[in-house]
Amino acid sequence: MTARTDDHMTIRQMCDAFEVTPRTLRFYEAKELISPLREGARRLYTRRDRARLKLILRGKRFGFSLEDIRQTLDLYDRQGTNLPQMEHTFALACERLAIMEAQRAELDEAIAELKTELAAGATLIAEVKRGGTAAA
Amino acid sequence: MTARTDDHMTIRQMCDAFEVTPRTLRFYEAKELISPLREGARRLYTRRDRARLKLILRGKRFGFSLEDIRQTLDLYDRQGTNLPQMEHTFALACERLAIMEAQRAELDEAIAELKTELAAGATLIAEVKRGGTAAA
DNA sequence: CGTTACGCTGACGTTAACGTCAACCGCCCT
DNA sequence: AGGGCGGTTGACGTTAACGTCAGCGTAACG
Repeated sequence: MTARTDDHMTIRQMCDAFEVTPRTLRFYEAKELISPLREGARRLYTRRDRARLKLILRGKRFGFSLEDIRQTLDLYDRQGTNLPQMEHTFALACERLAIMEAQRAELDEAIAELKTELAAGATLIAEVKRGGTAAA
Repeated sequence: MTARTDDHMTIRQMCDAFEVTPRTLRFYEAKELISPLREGARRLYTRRDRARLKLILRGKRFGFSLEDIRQTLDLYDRQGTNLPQMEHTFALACERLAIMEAQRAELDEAIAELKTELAAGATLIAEVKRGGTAAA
């Protein structure tokens, strides 16, 4: 029974939970995307690490690079007492939002096109099935 | 005046139109994503090539690999008189549609989260600006 | 008729994002 | 004491998606 002591998870528990390899987690750590605690040499992943990893994997699915993702991760856990820093972060987030909304618009368009194509395909298949190989 | 003879475009015209490099176009050709005509040795890109390139670039923005894209490009220009082939293509398109709709759902979620985060950030910035460094 | 510009074909280099492998450590079990 | 498991650190390999460079052809320009 691989229990989850307190709030921390081992690397293997993380791998099972997120379907990634240990190598991937260590790689992300090397790239400073996550920064788990240490119990001796072992890594211990906290709630924060899990939240970040979730965002990382999501970002990847949207086609962002790890570097892109790294820069936007800070948007989600502000530690800022620093005003100019906060404003910069805010501006960055706005840009990011604009990008994602544009992406959404394009995605909708692509989906619509594909649906059209699908409908045409279905019709065509039905015709072929009914009329054999004969074309009008 | 780089005219566009008939319907064909040179590689440079393509590059200017789509903001890609010649290398990229030749690379896509090597990967059999596009197949321009030849005038001697020179490549001539047709309307079909342009349509495909548009889909390719769009696919990339959604995070698909070129190989993924290559397989789905055939969905858009069917030449099928072959029924089993058509049905296979159809099935593939359905899967693709499901993936894209899932992606849209996730994108919507991500956008919502980011907006929440943005609102919180805006509030925080406003407070800091009003109250100085003092926290409640 | 030289040369400048565009295009073509290899061939090798590069970057991101990991995979793989070796060697090592600490812990638990028998 | 030995063995296995889980974890760690390098170090090198790999794949995708191009970039870059050399060498060649040819069409147009002055």
